[in-house]
Amino acid sequence: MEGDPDKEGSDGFRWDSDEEEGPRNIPALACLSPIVPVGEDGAGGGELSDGFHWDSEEEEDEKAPKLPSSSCLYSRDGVGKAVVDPGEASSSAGPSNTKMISEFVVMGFPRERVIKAIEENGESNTEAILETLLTYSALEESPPEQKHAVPNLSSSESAGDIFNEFSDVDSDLGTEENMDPLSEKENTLKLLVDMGYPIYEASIAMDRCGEDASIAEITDFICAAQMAKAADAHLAEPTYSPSSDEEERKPNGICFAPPKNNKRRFFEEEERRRRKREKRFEKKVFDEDGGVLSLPKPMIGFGIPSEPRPIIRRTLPQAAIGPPYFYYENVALAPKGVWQTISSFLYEIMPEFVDSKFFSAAARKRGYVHNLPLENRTPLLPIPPQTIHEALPLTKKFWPHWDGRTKLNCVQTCTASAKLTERIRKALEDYDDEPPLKVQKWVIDECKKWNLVWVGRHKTAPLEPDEIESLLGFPKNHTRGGGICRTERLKGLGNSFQVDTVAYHLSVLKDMFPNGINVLSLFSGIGGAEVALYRLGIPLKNVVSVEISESSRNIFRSWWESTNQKGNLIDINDVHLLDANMLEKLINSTGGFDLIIGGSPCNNISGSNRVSRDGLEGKESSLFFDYFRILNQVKFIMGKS
DNA sequence: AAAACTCGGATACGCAAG
DNA sequence: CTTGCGTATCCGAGTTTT
Repeated sequence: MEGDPDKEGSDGFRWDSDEEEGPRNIPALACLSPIVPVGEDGAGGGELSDGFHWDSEEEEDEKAPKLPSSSCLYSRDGVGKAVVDPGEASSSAGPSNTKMISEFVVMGFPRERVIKAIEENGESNTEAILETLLTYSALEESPPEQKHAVPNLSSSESAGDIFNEFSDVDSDLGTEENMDPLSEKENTLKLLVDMGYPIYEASIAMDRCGEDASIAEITDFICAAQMAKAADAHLAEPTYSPSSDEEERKPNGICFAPPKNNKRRFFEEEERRRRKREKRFEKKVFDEDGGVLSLPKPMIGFGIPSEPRPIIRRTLPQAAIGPPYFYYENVALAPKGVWQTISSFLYEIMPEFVDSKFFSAAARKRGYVHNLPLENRTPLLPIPPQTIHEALPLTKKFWPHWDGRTKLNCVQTCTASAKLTERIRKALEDYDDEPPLKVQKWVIDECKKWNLVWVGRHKTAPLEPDEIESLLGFPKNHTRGGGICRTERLKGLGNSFQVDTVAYHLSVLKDMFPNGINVLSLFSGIGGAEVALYRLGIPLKNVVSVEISESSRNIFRSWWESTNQKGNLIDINDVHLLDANMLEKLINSTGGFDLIIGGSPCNNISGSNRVSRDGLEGKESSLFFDYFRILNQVKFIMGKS
């Protein structure tokens, strides 16, 4: 079972390299600087890796005046001079962009710091601003100011895993001018960071080496860990056995289970194919260019029902391990760097990218970051129709042979105009069944673009809401009636989970929670997560659901009532209401959450958006940081008790 | 307020050629 | 292995009409 030491691969999917950055779990509920991707295995470092290098830099080129590279804490060559000056620089002349300030303030950062960070980084470099703010919190242990009460971190000695790494750090809530002098540990940490070590690695190393370890011991430890990681990087061999040093592995280590077949030839064949596949995946998921994301092909995540069994195993970082379980979703084809940022905020867990075309008759490419086990998944039954013709039998009769689609494209919130289907009809009416190739091509292009189906001779149509309901795995009429107009139905559906896909991932919870679970559901929409759990037969005890759309809340609640749920549904209309205070009350009254699930708004991330595809900092999509915040707050509060 | 309509970009992939 | 070009995809936004 022992793999070749030099090939042993726990992290087939590393996307960062030997200079990973990515501290996490900082008491302030804020964490860390996102990973700085650099060259692979030290070899590809080259010119690309000089200096700070992630996507924000490219943005600067276009949108912002050039900023000095020192604006970034973790520069590669400049080796992490903390540019943050924790002193009291008076900042009366704040940036003009008050909107930006308030956005950061809403995220929980103190106003003064926001202003300072903006001054340091320039208004347009939001990534760097965020990083600076997080670094303030990391290095100064002053948690972002909460609008309401926040758990008292000074008692974090007893906190759960999430804060253990910094557990001896006192924090003085909200009083910036009243900062305690740095403790010895903090000083050491700061020193290591100044020396250029990633804060995350430094803090882990300090924990491992013990209280009174010397700097030399700690740096030795970090070097050893980095070498181990470099060795891992050579992996490409699927053989991996969990071993005693498992903890030392890259936290996001994911590996392939060893093949069981003993026949040499088959084994070798399998091996070759696997290596190839793995290499491709490894190389491409996040490349050194600052998060260019390339998705696994086929996009089957860590396994789909039609495969005999998942071929992937992974080890999660300690801090990511539940309770609670968490599950975060968003569109797979996000702009550069987005998934990398998401992942770096969520314990560097590799997103599971899945196209729901493997679960239904319609595509839906999504990434899921979660800490659920991967073994023993079971699909929702009955297996839904897998082709357009099975899903929409009435279309078969009119489907021209030259339209070769068997799967629909992604269901979106917008739908084709009647004008378009009219143009299509007219274009086809001039011919019999065999229009010229040019016309065929145009029609098919439009059909694909707008997900049209054939409902009559020469007649195409967009999907009806009830058809979308079943494609997405919802019960018929889930979104119908009760005062919900068609537009709202389509919008709610377009923004939803594909239930079968999510249920497949969540199915592992069934045996763990035979008596039901408590769910914190963020950005619930029309209740895809709950429908999935319900259809899996997992009783819902308490569901706290946050959803801003009134229509969606109504849809969800009427489903809840019509399915005679035994548990309690608490719905909240704004995620910002869910502060530490409220969470603590909810946790006390429910006994804690078993699952925190949600997909934050994608509209600033989705490829369909031509107007405001601003990435994670977009107006709506930045709510991801609330998912992150709430996850950490819940972990903290639950860890306390 | 809901429906209808117009607008049209970032990203990645496959392929051929250097 | 890299570069350039054509192609396919996409949980949308903004404005006008009903």
